[in-house]
Order: sequence, then C-alpha cells, then structure tokens
Amino acid sequence: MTVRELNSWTEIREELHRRINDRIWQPGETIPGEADLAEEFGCARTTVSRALRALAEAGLVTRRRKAGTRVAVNPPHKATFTIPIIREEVEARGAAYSHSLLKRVEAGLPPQLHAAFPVGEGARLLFTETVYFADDRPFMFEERYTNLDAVPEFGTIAFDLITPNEWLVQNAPYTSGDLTCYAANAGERLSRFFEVAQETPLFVMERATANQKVPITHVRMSYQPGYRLRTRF
Amino acid sequence: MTVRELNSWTEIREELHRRINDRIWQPGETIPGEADLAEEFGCARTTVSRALRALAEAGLVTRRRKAGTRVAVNPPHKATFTIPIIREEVEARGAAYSHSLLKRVEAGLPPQLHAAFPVGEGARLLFTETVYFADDRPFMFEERYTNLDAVPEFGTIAFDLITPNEWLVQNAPYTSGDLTCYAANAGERLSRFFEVAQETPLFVMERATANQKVPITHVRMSYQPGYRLRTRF
DNA sequence: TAGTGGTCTAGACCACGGA
DNA sequence: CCGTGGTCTAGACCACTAC
Repeated sequence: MTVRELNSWTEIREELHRRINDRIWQPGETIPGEADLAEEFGCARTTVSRALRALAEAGLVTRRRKAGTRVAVNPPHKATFTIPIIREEVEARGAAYSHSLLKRVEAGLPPQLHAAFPVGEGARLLFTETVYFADDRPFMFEERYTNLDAVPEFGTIAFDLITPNEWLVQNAPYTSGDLTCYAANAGERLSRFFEVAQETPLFVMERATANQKVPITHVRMSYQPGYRLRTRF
Repeated sequence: MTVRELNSWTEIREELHRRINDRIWQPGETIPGEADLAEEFGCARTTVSRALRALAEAGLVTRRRKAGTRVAVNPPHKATFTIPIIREEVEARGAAYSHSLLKRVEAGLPPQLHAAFPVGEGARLLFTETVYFADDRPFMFEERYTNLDAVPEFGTIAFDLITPNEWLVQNAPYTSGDLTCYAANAGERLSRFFEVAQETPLFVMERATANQKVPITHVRMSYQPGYRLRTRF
C-alpha cells in the first residue's frame, strides 16, 4: 500500500479524523507523536502540529507534553452559539425591525443579581427597559442594568435610533462575560406584551459582561413564545 | 518611547486586543499588515499571523486577502457551551447519579421531526425513553430516536449500566449535528415525573447528529425545573 | 531527567480577490 | 495585475510533566 503524501494541514486533519472515527486508534489510546506522523505523511512537523491542534480544539483528542496525544474517551459535545444582534436577527426573518425604550431610570440592583453582576454598593446604575419588534409584534423584551461608573457616556444617550445593546457593543468593549439560558413563565407583565397566557413558557437569556473585572452591564432578554436558539456543528 | 519587543503570539494578541479596546484602531478601520506589525514587534510574520488568527476566531477582526485586516464593527457575541455528559453533570453537583430506561421500542418518526432528522421512509428506528436521576430525584427526561440502519449494534444493548447517550458517544462517531434550545411547559407526562404543575416551564434541548450525512440519532432532553445552561467567555 | 508538545524563525510559494 | 493573508518548510529552542 502506497501512502499518498499529505502536505496540507486540513488534509492531515481529515485523515487523522478518519482514523479516529474508524477506530484505527481506539478511544483512550495514545497516537503516534508529531515527529512520527510528519515522517509518515512526508511533511514538516509544524503541519502535523497544526492539524492536531485543530482536533484538540474540537475536543477529539487531548494533548499533554511528554504524555503525548490521546484519543478522547468521551468527546465532549461542544456547541458555539452566535448570539445575533437583534436588528439583524429580525431582518434575517424578513420582518420589519423596530424598538422602543420603555423605561430609563437610575436604580439599585435587585439582590438576586448581586452574584451575577458584582458591582459595589455605591455604584451608579442605569436601568433600561426595551422592547424589540418584528413587524410591529413584540419579539424580545430586554431589562438591562448598566454600570455608569464604567461607561458614564451611556447615561447621556437617547436610545431612539440606536439601542442600548448596540451602543454598548460599539462603545464599551468587554473582556469577559457570562451567559445563562433558562425557561421561565411569561408572568403578568410579559404576558400582556406578548398577548399570551401568563403560563406561557418563554426562552430567557441573561448576559453579564465585564472589562478587566469592572462590571459593565447585565441584561435579561425574554424572547417571544416559540423562540428557538439554534446552532450547527 | 521605546517599543518593547514582543515575540510571543499571546503577548502580541493582547497588545493588538488592547489597541482595539482603546480605540487606537477604530471599528471598521484597516490595521497594518502582518509584515508591518512583524517589523514593529521585532518578530517573524508567522507569529503575528498566529495572533491575528486568534483575534479573527474570536470575531474581533475580519481578515481578507488583499483587503487586509479590519477591526470588526459589531463584534458578534459568540458563546461556546460544553454540553456535559449527564453523569458528570450530576456528580459535579455532588449528587448521586442513576438512570432508568423506561421504554424501548421500534417506532416510526413523528412527522414534526422529519425536518430535523431526515431519515428515509423505510428506516428502522429505535425509540428509547430514559430518565436521569440526581439523588433519586428526576434530573432530565430523554426521548431518543436512533437510526438502526446506521448503528445496528445499538439495538442489541441493554441500557442498564450504560446509557443510550454514552453508548452512542463511544460507539457512533458523528461529523455534524444540530442543536436547538427552547422553553416548553412540562405538560401532563413530565409534570408527573418532576412532580410539578403542568404549566411549569422547562428548559429543553434537541440535538440531531449525523455521520457523513447519514442520520444517527435525534434526542430531546427536558431538564428539571430551574435548570440553567451556563457558559463564560 | 528525558521525551513530548508548544512555539519561534527566516524564507518561500501560493490563492484569493480588490483595483 | 499584484498586494495581502494563508500556508509550508527545516531547523531550533523551550516548557511542561510523566517517569
């Protein structure tokens, strides 16, 4: 059997992927080192390294110095969601986009949010409430606390043309964050907005962002009934 | 001002990240080419390339040949969820794990799943229903259709020690998939399992996997009331 | 301590795609 | 066309860590 020379890292990645899928290398087994594979494929070690790094990022193999590269036993299911800008998401559905600022007031942080959004006691927070529409029907309901000590300019914006979210995305960079998804009943207030029963289940996302440990904003987004967050992998 | 020489790709990534955060390079602006940056930092172009690739994967910049590298205007919010093995998730909470197979029958695919799980008409499907417990309290309820034409051996397994999911993870590799999250009411059946009102909102995930376009399995996972899917970025 | 992956270099060629 | 990013090479040194 003649081994075809593979010299592109994507080809090598696919070949290694195939060997794992076909159980040529068993789960938990240590596969040959970079140098050996490079020799087999007739390419530089760097190229093999690139392919193996891609497989490691995908979770198919685990790599450790000295111990070598092993086929993952339980390849973790990883899924990357791209949280779209609401405006783009609505327009992608072919609907007309609009939004409306319902509330804008300096307020204290509800106690239950202290863990998720650790601002100090004396922090100045602006609370905003925004509804996003698709074809004049409510699409998403947003409740947001923003740290004015971190982004003072946020307090001076009229959110008629731009949304709080869009302004923050463009003007308040963040370095880390936390995202949570859960299900909740619409309840009294949201049931009126979405014109459904109070017991209607809604998909809710909460996101907190921070810049170098300085809390920027915390937002709860309640989506219209039937909303689905979807991704392929 | 003396420019400190940066010769590690992570240092360079951080420096470029800082310049973007500090608006030294405006959103939408084209930043210097790899060769220029390499000269500035006193390192090889490969190293700058590595740093820029990382920023591109994070969505902070967009890169195109000839056009160069631009600072992203609306950095997309990306979040990677790691869908854990239920056994590990339960044990990570310090609870005792167990599971129970409730049902196991060859069945046809419900019409509403045809879009998400495109098996042919004559496909042999095994339907399994499994409850996962944490400390003897129901944690997750799983309804699964598995394509026996793709993984015949699946039909011969007694799922007392291993769960359908674990068996598939270890024995049926997949190359692509689709993940959907939404909120749903418990309804009659699940309300009895979780011992809650029928109107209780539950967090639901549906996952379909395929190997080279051959559908493998479709699973709906309904989590206990109050469950939250969480990730940091 | 020795073996393995991780990284950096200097140079080269190539592929894409804007002008 | 031709500039830019994408990739490959051969070699070197380093960092981590299992043994």
